[in-house]
Amino acid sequence: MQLGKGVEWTTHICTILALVPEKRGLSVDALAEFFEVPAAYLSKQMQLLRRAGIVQSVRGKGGGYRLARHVDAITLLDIVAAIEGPLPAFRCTEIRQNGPCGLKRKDCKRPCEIASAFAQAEQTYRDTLAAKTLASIMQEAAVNATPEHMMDIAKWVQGQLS
Amino acid sequence: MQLGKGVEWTTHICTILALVPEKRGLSVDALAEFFEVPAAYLSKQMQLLRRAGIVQSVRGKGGGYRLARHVDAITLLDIVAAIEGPLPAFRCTEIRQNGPCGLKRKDCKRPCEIASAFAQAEQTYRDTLAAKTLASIMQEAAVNATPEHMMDIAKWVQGQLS
DNA sequence: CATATCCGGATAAATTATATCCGATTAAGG
DNA sequence: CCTTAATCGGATATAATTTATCCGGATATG
Repeated sequence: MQLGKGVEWTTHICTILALVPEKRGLSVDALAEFFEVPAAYLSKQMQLLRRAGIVQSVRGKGGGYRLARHVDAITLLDIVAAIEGPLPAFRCTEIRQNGPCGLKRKDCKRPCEIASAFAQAEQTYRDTLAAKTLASIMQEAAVNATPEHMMDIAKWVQGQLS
Repeated sequence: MQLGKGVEWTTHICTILALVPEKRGLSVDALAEFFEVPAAYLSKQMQLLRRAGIVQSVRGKGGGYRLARHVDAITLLDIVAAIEGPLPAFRCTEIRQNGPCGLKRKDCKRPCEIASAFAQAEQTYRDTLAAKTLASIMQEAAVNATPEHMMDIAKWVQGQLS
């Protein structure tokens, strides 16, 4: 059970995009360089974020990506759902309907107890991620980081704005 | 982010193995037939359960698998860990150390705030699964199932014991 | 000794994750 | 109007993982 790399990449990237001024954007190439990840593949992940309404894209010269919502309104769950999709990790294939003692379809109105248990566990997982906003992550990071490092990042962002 | 089919299969199978009398076992072929899953592959999953100490195997004629512990002492987390392995779903590749503003190794003693947030969410997931024992699952199932269906299963198990 | 069963390794097929490329589109600026 | 820079979307390729099969070896039964 593994999350794709895109989740890690785009979460970090959102914390950088949060530093971009209104009406400006950062290009995929710039972001890929910042984290040393493959630009072409990152582009795909950013498109997923855009379709989920987490970031906005601006085409053409001087364009790029920026956050579509305030950092308070973006949670880790939003990002995971955008990149990984809405499917649950546990896939119930209804094997209780198989074999010599298989149940009939009509006797399966209630969800399988095993599937329910996993669904419940995944719900607690999602709840925890939903409680973590980009704002809260950045606040934690700001507390732990050195002022020099934060200034380095701010300067780099400024330098990328064409 | 998907769990393997083996998790679903082996969890259901454990609920069946719980009905097997002391010193007896059910063969992989019988279990595979019961749920209509591929026997050869199921055999691999059962070996994972055995290495995790969840089931015992008995070789030779009349052998098979049975639970190694009481149903109160087997949790869904035990099964997931056995089949999927102990790796966390979120893989932190430390991309904060990459690129023009990358941190030095020595400045990375604290875990990355993003990785921490995901680790925390996964912990709630595991905690929930750890609270679900095989006993509790079977009790729920017994409440919801018809007496006829439970008897069908009990009879099938009896019929398999050589 | 014949049979049934798990064990472990090798291998293959199917699916998913990762990654690249390119033509189309869009916008900025000379 | 033209060039440049940038995303978009589709097609494609590669790598990794999951799913699945097979077989020789070990082991226990009767």
